[in-house]
Amino acid sequence: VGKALNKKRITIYDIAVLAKTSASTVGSVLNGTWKSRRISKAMAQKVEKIAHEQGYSVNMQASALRRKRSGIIGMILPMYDNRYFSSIAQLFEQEARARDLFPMISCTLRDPELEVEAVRSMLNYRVEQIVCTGATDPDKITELCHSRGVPTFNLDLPGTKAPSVISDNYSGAFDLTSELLSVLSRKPDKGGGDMIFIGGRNSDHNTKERIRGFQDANKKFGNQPRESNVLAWGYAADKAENALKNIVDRTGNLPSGIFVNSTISLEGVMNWFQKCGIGELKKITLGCFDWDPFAIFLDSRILMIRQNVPDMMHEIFSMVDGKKVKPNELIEIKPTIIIAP
Amino acid sequence: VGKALNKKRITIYDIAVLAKTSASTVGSVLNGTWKSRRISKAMAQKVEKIAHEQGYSVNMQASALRRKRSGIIGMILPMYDNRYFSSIAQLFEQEARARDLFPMISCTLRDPELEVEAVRSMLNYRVEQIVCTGATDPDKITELCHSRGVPTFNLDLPGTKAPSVISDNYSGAFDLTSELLSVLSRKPDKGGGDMIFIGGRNSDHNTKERIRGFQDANKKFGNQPRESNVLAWGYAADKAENALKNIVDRTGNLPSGIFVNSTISLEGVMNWFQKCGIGELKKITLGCFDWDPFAIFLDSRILMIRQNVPDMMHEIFSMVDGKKVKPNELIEIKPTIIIAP
DNA sequence: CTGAAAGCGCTTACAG
DNA sequence: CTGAAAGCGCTTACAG
Repeated sequence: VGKALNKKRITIYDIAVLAKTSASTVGSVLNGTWKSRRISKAMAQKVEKIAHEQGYSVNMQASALRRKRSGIIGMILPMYDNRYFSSIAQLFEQEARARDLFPMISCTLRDPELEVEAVRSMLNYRVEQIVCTGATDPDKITELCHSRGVPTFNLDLPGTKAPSVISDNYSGAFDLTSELLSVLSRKPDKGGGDMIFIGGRNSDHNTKERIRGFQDANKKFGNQPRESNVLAWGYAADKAENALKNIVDRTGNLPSGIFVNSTISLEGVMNWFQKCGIGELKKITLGCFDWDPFAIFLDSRILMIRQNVPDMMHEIFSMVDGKKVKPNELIEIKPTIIIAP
Repeated sequence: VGKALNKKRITIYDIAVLAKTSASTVGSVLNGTWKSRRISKAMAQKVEKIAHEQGYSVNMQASALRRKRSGIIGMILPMYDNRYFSSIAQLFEQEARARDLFPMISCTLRDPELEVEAVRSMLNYRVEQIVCTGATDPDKITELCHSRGVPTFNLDLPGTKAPSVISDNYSGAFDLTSELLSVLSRKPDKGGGDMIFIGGRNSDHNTKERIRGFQDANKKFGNQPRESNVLAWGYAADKAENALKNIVDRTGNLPSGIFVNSTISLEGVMNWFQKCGIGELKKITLGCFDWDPFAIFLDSRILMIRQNVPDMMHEIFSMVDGKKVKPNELIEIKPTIIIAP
């Protein structure tokens, strides 16, 4: 199939011959600069008509090479498969298209090498800007891009060498924890152990800030913040499941509540309950830092934090559009708390 | 930020000067054809070293223009935000990269105009092939691409003018319905009304096939297949919710079971139960044609069909690799049924 | 083993 | 109002 179809493509020269004019004129009609060149409307229409009949499609590599502008904006993203990242991808495309920029997304699976590889490919295609979402080492990417003259913006995880837009993780976590503790305080039977924190990595900025919010809210409610109640053993479902299993084994007690740091960790927590009696779920108070439509219907009343992706993307694109900011600007967007009906 | 950073980029000419050799030699070293040109290893190493020091990055638009090969493979996709489509996107990228093709994905929101627009852009960037996933009118896209010499492959929704890879919707629906009816037959209290089908569109191939499987399984179990039990009022959550509300109002009865056609429709069904008493959910038998990890934990035992994306993508790429097939080949991949523990 | 030169398909300053 | 020509940064057939 492939080879057979690769017939010769129509160029501006072919059209020039058919229209009995020059390639310059055709090029200028087809790229919209014909008015400023004072080309006659009659000629413009003639050229447009022939181009349409011949199925002309501009060759962007030639155009971009000449113009020194690719018209492409790049983004790297850890994954597509949860509501947070997939809406980032969708809104990125929408905003890019609204500006006549072609969006180029690469999914990099939180693999540092793949992140660099994807960025290198994008640089080869001469993307004009790059948005680095949830990059493991944003500054490394920024340095690479800056050395090639390409501006970058960080999203979700902040860096120090390019402007960053992230959720206000501290206040989101503080609010979520406060709400969980307040629900708990109204329960007739307070249940077993302490409120615990599960999921994420101590090494990443977001997890650190969320833990700080979690601990501060505990203090506000008069609870001793204990390090042993924080189990940031990784985002992956099995890491979260292990963490929960471990604390139940160790304390011999179900926690009274759980702050789950991401939907992917929530899967792990749910797996544990599935194995050890889904009925137990009713006894605890559950919160998740991230939103998933099905989580609402879980057996327990669950509180969720929904990150404000539209506002975050809006900030990113105001910088893409040229808004002046400090090179290490950090913009934090408040997420909203979702309380099941 | 943007403009300031756009400094001059290093070209093979700059490197030629530094290495005291010609641009041809540099080009050939850097694109890996130097051995067949019998360039000395010493020269190759010298050039590589300087290129690395100078932060050289090949300009793919120049390279592609000259070679008449962009190295890009395109895909359009209705959306990212469910497990089925997001895993299609991830696997597409993986398979493309494994072949040194750069994956370019556009999310087209089931909007026919956006689908054509996205494909046109990709054609301008001279993608070598296009995978059309879930396109509303695959044949229209195929015609457009073929007229420009670009082969296409349909995924998820089939067309008649290009090879298609889809799930075996009929047998998946037949199996899911049979399993639902068999679960139902073992229930002490069979509950209210008939088993119903909710979600999707009568106009699309997949929905039609699934309805056929649903009806045939009903026949096998001795149930009269009734048109009024099929409510393909659209995929959107609110359409599904309305459909359910309507049938309950009309019959004055909860259906004994529901075949939900996609996770997005499942959201609508769950919304109805949320409003009208989530406890009711226990009374019915639920199946979903699509898989979502959280659906497992819903209050009802749910059966799910998980489409086999890895095998589907594998078939697509064997054609990308040049496997000969009929121009209207239809490859159906059996999905698997997932029965909650 | 290496280089000069043509050409991919555009855009745009220049000339008229 | 329009055209000839240069040039974007590569690749590759040709010549030596």
